Amino acid sequence: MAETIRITLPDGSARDLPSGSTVLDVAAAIGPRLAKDTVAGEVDGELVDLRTRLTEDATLRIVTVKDTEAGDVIRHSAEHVMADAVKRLWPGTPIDAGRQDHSEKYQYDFRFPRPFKPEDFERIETKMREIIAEDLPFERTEVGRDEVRVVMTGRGEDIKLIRLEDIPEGEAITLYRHGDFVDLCRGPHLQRTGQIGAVRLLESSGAYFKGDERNEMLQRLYGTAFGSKKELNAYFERIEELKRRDHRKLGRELDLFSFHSEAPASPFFHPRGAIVYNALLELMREKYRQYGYEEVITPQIFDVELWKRSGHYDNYRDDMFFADAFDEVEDRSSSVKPMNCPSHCLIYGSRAHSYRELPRRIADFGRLHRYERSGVVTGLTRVRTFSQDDAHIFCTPEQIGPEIEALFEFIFEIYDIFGFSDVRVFLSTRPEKAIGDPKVWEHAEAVLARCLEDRDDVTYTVKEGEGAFYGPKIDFDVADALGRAWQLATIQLDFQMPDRFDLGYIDAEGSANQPVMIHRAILGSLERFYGVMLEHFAGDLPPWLAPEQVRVLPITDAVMEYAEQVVGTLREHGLRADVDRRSEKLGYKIRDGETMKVPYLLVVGQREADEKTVSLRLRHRRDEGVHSLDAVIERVVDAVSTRSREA
RNA sequence: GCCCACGUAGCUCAGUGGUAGAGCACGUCCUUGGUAAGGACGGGGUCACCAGUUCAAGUCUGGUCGUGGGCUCCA
Repeated sequence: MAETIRITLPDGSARDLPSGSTVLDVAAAIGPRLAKDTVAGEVDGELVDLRTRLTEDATLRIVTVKDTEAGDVIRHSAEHVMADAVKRLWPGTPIDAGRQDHSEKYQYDFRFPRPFKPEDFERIETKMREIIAEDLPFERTEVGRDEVRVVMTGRGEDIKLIRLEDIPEGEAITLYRHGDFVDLCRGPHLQRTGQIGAVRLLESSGAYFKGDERNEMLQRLYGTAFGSKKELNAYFERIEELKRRDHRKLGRELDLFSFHSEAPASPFFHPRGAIVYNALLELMREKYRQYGYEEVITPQIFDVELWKRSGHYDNYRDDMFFADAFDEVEDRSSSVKPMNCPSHCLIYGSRAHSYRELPRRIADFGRLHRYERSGVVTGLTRVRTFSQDDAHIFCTPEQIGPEIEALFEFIFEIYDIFGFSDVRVFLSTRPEKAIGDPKVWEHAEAVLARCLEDRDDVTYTVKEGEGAFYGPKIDFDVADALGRAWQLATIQLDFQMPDRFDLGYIDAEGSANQPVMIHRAILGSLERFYGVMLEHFAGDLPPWLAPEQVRVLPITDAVMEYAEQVVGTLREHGLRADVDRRSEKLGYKIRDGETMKVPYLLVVGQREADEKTVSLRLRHRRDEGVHSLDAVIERVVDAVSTRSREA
């Protein structure tokens, strides 16, 4: 071990410190103000406790209360403060453990004789604020197993003793302490409780110990915390905004789709909703012509043998629907397709192929059914019936690189149309229940990694063991207008399926070869994309997607005839337009047009009828004034045909 | 699938054991108006479903289904 180590900071500067210095020591060496605000460190890209001792050269970023990453540390510490508050209010309450979820909330489980009630929340919050005001330092101690046992036994924390047994031998065990409160915890934690700026309890629920119903029921408290009151308020505003944009709410309000218990987790797209769905399909079909794809239509119901052959039956039969006639129910011999790949293998294998015709890009919008577990379905983002913009590319090994290259172009072109500019890329490798030779897997992973390395504009993260059972994949996570990440596109390399379906092609030398199969989708599930897109646009769909592009609002019934003429002309130009024929005041009709998020409202009164003009009003904007109908049509047709995001 | 909560009119919701309510939406009529809600009247509910407790259940209990939040999962 070196006596001094070199710590490189984000600005490129370096500092030499004694080996064994902590993150906090580094901060202190830079300045006292920084040290005061330090909540954690990021060592070589990994978030660590500020008490972590550095023993090797490393790059370090000091995380302060002002950084967004500080939130997790603040909430983790608030979790301990909440547990402390409960123990102070109800001494002797045994604690289980806390955890963070993925939405800026933390939770902690207790053995408590009854559910926590709203009145309890206030008392607990007040107590938490007292503990924060005490500004107690968090102390981290690395301890031996026996020591933990003594401490927790002494404190009557018998649940903790069970948790202790679950920690694998050889793993470092740490205790975090503030005031009288002690928890078995990995960290990281703040310096002092006073660094927690604002806390709020959110809800409570029962929860079985370790999530197993055979175990005892504990009581769980949920809360959130931030560095400041301002950030806490921003959190609640964000929650409100999420509710406002919720695609389930928008789908109902805009009359796009509904759900019915007769077909749980299966969307019914209404006329307006179907227009949007079909506009997405039209987009993909147009691009398919450009990128050389061939669309096919395949069956819904298949002999189960097909899935045994493809490997899906072994891996996923619990998630499949079966479709047997009543007298065959015992056999479960027919199944509804959960995916398209085997169909495409059958089509490819229906005749001999020459290397000259590869790659073949087979596309399919076929309806898929997957028996998603009841607890996992949500709105359009996780459904039991959906279609994908699915395609399988059959190509030679040499063509993998160029094909993936082209896919990157395709994917970014599509995302650009929607304004999805923040895209994160992941490489997922061999999972546990993989089929096929590990050597082939290694090769496939290497091929994908090379494609990723070759692109200057893409950085990626490896997800170990997250690949499909037949091959590794590249996934694309897209951030929507609120910065939430959604997995949409996927590119999956598959050497197994061509083998299982005996697919082949004749190469230039006249000998038989096996093609490689690339599974890919860009929007992913149309349904999920639909939901994500609705929330991304907050329901304000761009003109090319809007179910009703133009609405004509006659001011009085006297100009109804002119209004009908205008709509007729708009429709002749291929636009989706209608007249608001109700005998309501203009203000009412405008309000309704705005509420239904129609991009263009055309107000027509006697003046317009006399001059053959229209008064244009854009969604969420002021009156744009009077224009000739031709000028407005040109403007709308242009926005639609270019798929502009602006009206 | 597991945990918790919820399910009353098309929507948002009120109604804690004693004859089902409001606003919006919808219909009819009056009003014919110039850039975000004109007025009057009216129709509409097996209170998710099935059992149970009770003289009496939207209300209490159990079960089923569905939905929401979270967990696990997502070929």
